[in-house]
Amino acid sequence: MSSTQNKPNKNNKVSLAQIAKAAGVSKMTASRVLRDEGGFSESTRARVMAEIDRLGYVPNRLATVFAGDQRSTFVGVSIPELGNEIFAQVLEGIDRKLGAFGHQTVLGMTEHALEQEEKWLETVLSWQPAGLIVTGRSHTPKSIQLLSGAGIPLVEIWDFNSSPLDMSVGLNHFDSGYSMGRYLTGLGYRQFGYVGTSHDTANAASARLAGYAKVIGDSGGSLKKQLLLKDAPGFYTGYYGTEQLLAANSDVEVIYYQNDNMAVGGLNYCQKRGLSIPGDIGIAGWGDLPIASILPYRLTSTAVPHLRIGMIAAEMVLSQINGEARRRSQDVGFTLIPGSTVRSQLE
Amino acid sequence: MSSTQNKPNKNNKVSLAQIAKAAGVSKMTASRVLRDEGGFSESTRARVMAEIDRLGYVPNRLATVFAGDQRSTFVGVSIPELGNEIFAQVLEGIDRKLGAFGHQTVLGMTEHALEQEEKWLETVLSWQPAGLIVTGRSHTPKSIQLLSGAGIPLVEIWDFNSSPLDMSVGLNHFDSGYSMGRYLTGLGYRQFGYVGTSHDTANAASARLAGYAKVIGDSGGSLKKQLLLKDAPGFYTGYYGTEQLLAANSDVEVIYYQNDNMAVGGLNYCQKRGLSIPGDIGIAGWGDLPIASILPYRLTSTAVPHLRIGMIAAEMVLSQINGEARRRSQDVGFTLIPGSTVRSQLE
DNA sequence: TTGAAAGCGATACCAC
DNA sequence: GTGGTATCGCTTTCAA
Repeated sequence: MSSTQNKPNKNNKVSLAQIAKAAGVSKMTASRVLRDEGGFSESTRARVMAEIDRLGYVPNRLATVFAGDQRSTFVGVSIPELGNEIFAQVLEGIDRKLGAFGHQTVLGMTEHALEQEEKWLETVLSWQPAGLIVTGRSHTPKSIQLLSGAGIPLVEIWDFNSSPLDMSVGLNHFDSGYSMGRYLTGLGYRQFGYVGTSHDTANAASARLAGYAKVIGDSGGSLKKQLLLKDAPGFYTGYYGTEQLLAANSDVEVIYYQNDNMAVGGLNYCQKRGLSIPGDIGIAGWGDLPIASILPYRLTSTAVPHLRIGMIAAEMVLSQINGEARRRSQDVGFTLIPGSTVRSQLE
Repeated sequence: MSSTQNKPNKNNKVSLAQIAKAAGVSKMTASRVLRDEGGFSESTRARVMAEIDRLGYVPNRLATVFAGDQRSTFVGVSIPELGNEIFAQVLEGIDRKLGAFGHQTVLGMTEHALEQEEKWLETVLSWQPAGLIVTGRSHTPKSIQLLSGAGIPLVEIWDFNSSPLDMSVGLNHFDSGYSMGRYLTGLGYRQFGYVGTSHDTANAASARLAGYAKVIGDSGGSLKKQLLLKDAPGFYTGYYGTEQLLAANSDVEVIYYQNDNMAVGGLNYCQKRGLSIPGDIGIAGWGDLPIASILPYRLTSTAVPHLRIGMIAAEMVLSQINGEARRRSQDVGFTLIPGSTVRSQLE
């Protein structure tokens, strides 16, 4: 039984060959019609299209990619977690842009574990993706090897990286923590606290903490306590983290949080305790998250273009796929928001 | 040039044939070692593995699937939006479970548009996914045709559906809106408001609104205003939606929101305006979202197991793939949370 | 405008 | 234990 057969394949799925047979043309002609490649008559086209409709043909893109030795239209995207709305937004930015250009996001949740990233990478690469977007700049040696050898567009996001493996878009988290620390020391604060969550690996949040700690040390202040909770960085974690921190360090004057949601949790804890803000204690968050827009006061924070990071990353991958010139690395920066949850002037 | 060649392919990627050649065995033997299938000596195994490592071989799963005429390990997952943390959590539940069993999530954001779902479906099906999880129970005719003909496990989530196309897990949103409405009418409320967001299509939120409206009508109350904003259902939308609603309907006694985040936005607007809660106005949300855990009072709401819906959906797909018995449809239910942002007794 | 044949990278099947 | 050969569904290439 040779080329132009009409028996169904093992999956009982309609194949191009069956379409061709039914339309009375060769596989090649049917293939040309399908790709609208030209080189066929209108009547042929009509016949083939009719059969496609009638038989409910769904092309097997696996075979297409395979035959052409091309890449798929997949783009692998790894992010640490979805529960964290910051990353959900970054992902939304990526998928919106990718989807608009006919690409599909293959998701990889690493849960902040480099080994999980490595495992995911191996799998996703075996599907011949057209590009890769990964969160963070640190990877296992094996991951780096895979990433470098893949020969496809790669963007490392979130942490800005001036010498990326391929491309990068993000911001300097150390600087962002440093700038908040400097702002707060400038207001006369001396006794500092930090509440965040801990993960196995060096990550962006710990870079912010490092910058914060650095400027505090340099200016003669004291970072009384850095609390790293083993929990998701959300409202409630901020709430009970603040409770813990204040229970043991009642002299802390201001607390910096891993993000705004945790800060709002802390804020509410303080209010419940009857502490005045910023009179008794200062509160600073990070990320300028949606919740900040409805508080009765402006939360001291750092604004970051989450969605934009995702969109830019997707654009970088897409333009690289299309062989256009691209920017290797882009720093989207950050904006410190003074707010009213810390002192407004030097005391 | 026959079977055991060693020239690199067009993508400059290492193939099994090259590994085999380098190790001095046939492709088949190399393939067996790779799959740890048995039927080779330890020394052969060692030689092949060494070459795999040395050459940095990454298998081409496209070819594997193709050759075996199997399905891929992809599972297509469509959700309306990621910015909405409810769906982000559902997706997290799905991907965690799927990832643990060696499957990959191929994302599809439909932005609440049925046509976008249809377009995505066509694409994702061409990649021979092992299963499909889609949000919602309404689809275009073409989508239904594709879904029915796909011959792979399919779960419709979010809206519980007693006669799904294949399988379903979710809850009855109409009932959930009805139960809240009944609770509120039972407390003596008569003038009702609703604040949500609008989307083109019939969706779960509008089913809740319908249930709410139904019970209000039946009990002789009045749904003064149902405000459907063209915006994402977040904190700020709830805030300004409440402002709009109250400006035109000052006699409304209680407002039901599309979700807790919007309710908290409304709550903050009321507080800013100096309205007492629940004295001057009652507030009810939906979803029991994280923010509710840190408020100084319990938000009246409806608790729903978001993450669990995702996990169950993934489990349904997985067990179906593995040919195990499965449940066709599962109603995860909901729990009304009385809270303290509405009257506590009949007035 | 059309078609026949070769081949993409792996696996199934059968022979040795 | 090991290897040859056919094959998956499609595109590339070349010829008509």
